[in-house]
Amino acid sequence: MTFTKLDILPAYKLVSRTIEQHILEGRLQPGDRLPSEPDLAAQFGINRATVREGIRQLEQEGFLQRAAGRRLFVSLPGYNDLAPRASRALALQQVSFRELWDVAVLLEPQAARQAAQAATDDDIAALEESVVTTEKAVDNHEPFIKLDIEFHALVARISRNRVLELSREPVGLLFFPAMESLVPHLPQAGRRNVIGHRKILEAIRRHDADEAALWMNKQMIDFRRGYELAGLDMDAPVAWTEHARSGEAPAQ
Amino acid sequence: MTFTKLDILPAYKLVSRTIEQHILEGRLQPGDRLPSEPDLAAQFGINRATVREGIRQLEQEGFLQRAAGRRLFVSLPGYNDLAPRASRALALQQVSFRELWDVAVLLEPQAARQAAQAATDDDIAALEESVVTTEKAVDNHEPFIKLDIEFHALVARISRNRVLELSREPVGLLFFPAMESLVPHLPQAGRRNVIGHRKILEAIRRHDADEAALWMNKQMIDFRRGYELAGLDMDAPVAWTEHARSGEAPAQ
DNA sequence: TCCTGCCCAATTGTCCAACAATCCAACGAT
DNA sequence: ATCGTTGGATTGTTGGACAATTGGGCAGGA
Repeated sequence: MTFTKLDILPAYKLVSRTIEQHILEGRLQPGDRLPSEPDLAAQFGINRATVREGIRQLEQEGFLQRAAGRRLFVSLPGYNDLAPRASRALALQQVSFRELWDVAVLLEPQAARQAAQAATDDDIAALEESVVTTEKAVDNHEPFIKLDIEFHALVARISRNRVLELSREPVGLLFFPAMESLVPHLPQAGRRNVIGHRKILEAIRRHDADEAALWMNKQMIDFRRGYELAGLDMDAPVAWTEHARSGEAPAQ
Repeated sequence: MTFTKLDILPAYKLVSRTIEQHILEGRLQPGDRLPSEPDLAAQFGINRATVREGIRQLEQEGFLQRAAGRRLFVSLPGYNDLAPRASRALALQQVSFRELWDVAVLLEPQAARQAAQAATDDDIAALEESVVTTEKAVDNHEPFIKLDIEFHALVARISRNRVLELSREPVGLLFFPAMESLVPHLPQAGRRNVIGHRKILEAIRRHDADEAALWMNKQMIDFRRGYELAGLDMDAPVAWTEHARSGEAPAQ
């Protein structure tokens, strides 16, 4: 007969797992404040340093938030803090632009399609503002990659499909910065980009789902074409840029 | 005039950030062993307890691995440890089956398509084994959801598109367990499921990309139809199951 | 009334010096 | 060759201490 590998867990991992359980099962609601560290240590019957090590894991995962001098409080981990990590993991795996494009060309048009169906007046106003800002930036020859990322993230949010939003964000954080490297080669890139944004915006404004998806698809193909025209290797690993780090999680 | 909020970082966060930088910039390669905790504390000029708190964050993120009594060593964070977290975040946001389906129906057929193009003989053998195992389980009225998840994950891996693989995994971890709730309503579900698997396998074996995508698409539509036939509400939040926790990260 | 400065209690951040538990490799005994 | 044992290296955990930060209360002055 055989024995299954039994996992001995350090105390600090038990701490994080226990608290996590409480949160997942609803005994600890978001916004609740935890006992102080000395209290926790007393309740668990372990040392305060051990408690602190356990708390670090939950803190990073977004289950707990803290500020120096104030009590810990519970919060739900948003996908906001997950996307940058996923992007970084992909970059470390040295994924190619082709791999990114194959997925982006699926997700982005679908986001546009659902956005056209679900958009409210407020949504359209926000999109309008984004496009106008980007137009100005392009006119002034300012960097617009970050604005491009925001536009696509905005469309995804408007789609009201949080799975889609989560799925495309790591891709977007790597995909659009990859375009940055070809702007020097193609001076018209910014112009073409913003024209595409406006086409998509107008389609969404008319709630024309097919048209929105179509234009988003065109934009993706345009991106790919630009990449090839610039003579870049689509099978080369994409670079990790600092754009991806920017996404900070609102406290919610 | 105004001042921007300046962020004072605790020492333990500086520790994790510093080591992370070293890894990202390649000064620390995967497999390298870190200095011992006392050494690190001495080099940073801080206390060992503080070092340990910083290490916890990297440890959880997958940058560092450790075992009691042995030195820390560097490893790249695989997306393996990211997917369960993403799934849990989605579940906590109470996403609906419809949202999941809308994304799955995009990604899964594309995974099948690329798998058909890229599959090697070994890949096909692995798929064959998976299908056979599932067939036996269904014949014996054993649970097959976990096998189903594995099949789809396997197809995605064979696609050789790591972006696709990462994108679909959180969806899969929530989507397929959601089917579990309808098995009692639809006794034929397992049978239909495994027949679909075999169709997909045969298409991949022939490297027929269109056919593989087509059958995968059919399977998705079949899933959705089953969900509706069972009288379940597609807009109700999907439940969090323990299947998602199962994915453990191999040391790579 | 409102602002200011001050003190105080609570809480987290960091430090120090140990000891226990675990792992590994080497050595030796049967 | 297999099995105890030993010792060194490293992590896991402990206790107690102090500094830094926060928030609130409270008195004094404009």
